[in-house]
Amino acid sequence: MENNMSVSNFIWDAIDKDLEEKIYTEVHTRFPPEPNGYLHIGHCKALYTNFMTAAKYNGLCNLRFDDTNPAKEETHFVEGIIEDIRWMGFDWNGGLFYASDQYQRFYDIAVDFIKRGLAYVDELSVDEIRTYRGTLTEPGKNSPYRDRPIEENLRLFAEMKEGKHKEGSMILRAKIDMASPNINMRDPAMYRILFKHHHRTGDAWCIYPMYDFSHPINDAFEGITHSLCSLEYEDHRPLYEWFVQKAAHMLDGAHPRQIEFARLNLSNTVMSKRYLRSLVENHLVKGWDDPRMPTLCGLRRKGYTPESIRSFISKIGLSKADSEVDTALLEFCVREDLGEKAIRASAVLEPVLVEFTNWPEGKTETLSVQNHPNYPAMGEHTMTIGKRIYIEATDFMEEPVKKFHRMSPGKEVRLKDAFIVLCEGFERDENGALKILCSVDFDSRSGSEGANRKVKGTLHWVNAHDCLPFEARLYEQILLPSENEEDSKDYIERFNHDSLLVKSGYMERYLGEAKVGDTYQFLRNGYFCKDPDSTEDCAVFNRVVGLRDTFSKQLKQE
RNA sequence: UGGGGUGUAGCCAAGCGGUAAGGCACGGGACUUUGACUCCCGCACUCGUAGGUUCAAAUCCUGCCACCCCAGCCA
Repeated sequence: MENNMSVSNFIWDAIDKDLEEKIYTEVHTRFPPEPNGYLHIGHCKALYTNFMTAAKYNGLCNLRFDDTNPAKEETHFVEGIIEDIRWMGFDWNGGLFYASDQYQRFYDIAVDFIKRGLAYVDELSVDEIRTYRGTLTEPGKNSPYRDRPIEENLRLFAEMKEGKHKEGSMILRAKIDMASPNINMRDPAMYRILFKHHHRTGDAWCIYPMYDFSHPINDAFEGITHSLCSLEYEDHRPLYEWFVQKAAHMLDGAHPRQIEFARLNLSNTVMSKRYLRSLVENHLVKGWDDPRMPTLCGLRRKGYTPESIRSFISKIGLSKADSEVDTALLEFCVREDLGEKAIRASAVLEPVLVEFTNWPEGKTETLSVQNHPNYPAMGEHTMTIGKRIYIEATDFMEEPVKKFHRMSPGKEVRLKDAFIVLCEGFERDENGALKILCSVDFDSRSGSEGANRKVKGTLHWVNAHDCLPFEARLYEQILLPSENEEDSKDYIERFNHDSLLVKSGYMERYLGEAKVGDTYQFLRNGYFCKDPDSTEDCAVFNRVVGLRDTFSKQLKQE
């Protein structure tokens, strides 16, 4: 697997130093998703960072489900996440873990904390706790329950576990410092009561550990050396270290280190689960795997390759600066990958009929076309051509604009892999349907001696006599640029209702062999991936990404 | 106004006291039976800003400014 993440980054520098100073003798990381939703492209940065860091140091990386909140987690999310990570090509060589497998050990440590006066059961209400916590600028004050006797704490905590107390009636808190300028240190919650069915432990527990307590302890249990996470946990690091240090005697010498990096933001892309969910629930998209979604299942369905996503993550680098990466880079990466791999084929999205005036009715010729212009080893396939073909409506102009070297009356163009044709005119039937008339220069047939004659334009086409109908789904950005700062977060308002464009076209017969998930380059149109919505009668293709198009860019400028 | 972070080109990002890598985007050109691909060329006299130290500063020091995160019994 490639490992060309920017040659240097601050995390690897830090690890190099740790290794040099013998603070660690090996590197062990972990990817810890909460199974409460689908993975999206933003998660890939954390995925890549943790897995590739382990790989760089010949270390291990664990996959750990951080399932400590039964209210939000579901089994099908763990299945989906596993599928996505496998698809991305990452291997949890350190093993598969669940925080929920450690509930008893977390509990034992909590009891030990109580015994040592490091934790207490608080009966303040949620509102009272908020008040007692103080504010960003004012210190908090101690709970009246803070100094209750150890025996009482032990008894109450045991009762919490036994289900003798209501949800919200009491929590277990770490006893740290209510006056700390870091709010996370103001006696954070360690355990809360939750009478919820857990997707793995069922009803065995009714108290569940909080992230701040379980995460560092879990890292230690798994022998994680470097716990790589995103920037918002920076403030939690002192707490992370506090738990590791205070529980040291029960952690077998493990002393994981947390290092934070900036998460991925993509221009015009919503990454938050809440808004992704709102798009699904408001039926603005067809589901979590709608090709417009930034979820991995959405990108996969659209036709993105795991290689292109990995290449993208490797190119964006790793730092602590808040950033927003241009989606143009992601598109570049998928073009780069598919450009190498995709078989070229012909499909016309907006068909217009062309009839050859000097072609005998009923005559058919068979042509051989390369699957890839740069790689002859990828083979060839055949196309047929008859008296009538379809070309792209946008490839014809009655009155051409300047620099237009496609088809227009009186001009010659090459039909790719076939002949040069001269446009002699066009006619419209009573319904206004266009028919273009061309004469064929039979001496210019591809592969023959006359094939070297140069004309300015080359068009793709399909044989009207044997082509197959198909549906093309073209996608645009799901979010419109925000009009102003205030509205920028109103993702429903910013939803691009023209983000899906459906066209009915014709594709060459060869494409009838395509299987769901296969991706081709439709000549001059872009990369297209066959969608599961396809039927026997009509294939459906998603456009992964268009080709670079300097001509239409030019037109827009003028 | 408390604490924790971050500022290098339109967007990312290297740089770690010796005179601004690389990628994307953009512009120009060559090639072309995909206006694709590929290939050339161009694109920061300056690193948020103002001072200071030094023969030498994006790198060290000081002040200021801007932006992000934190007051869940979410992760």
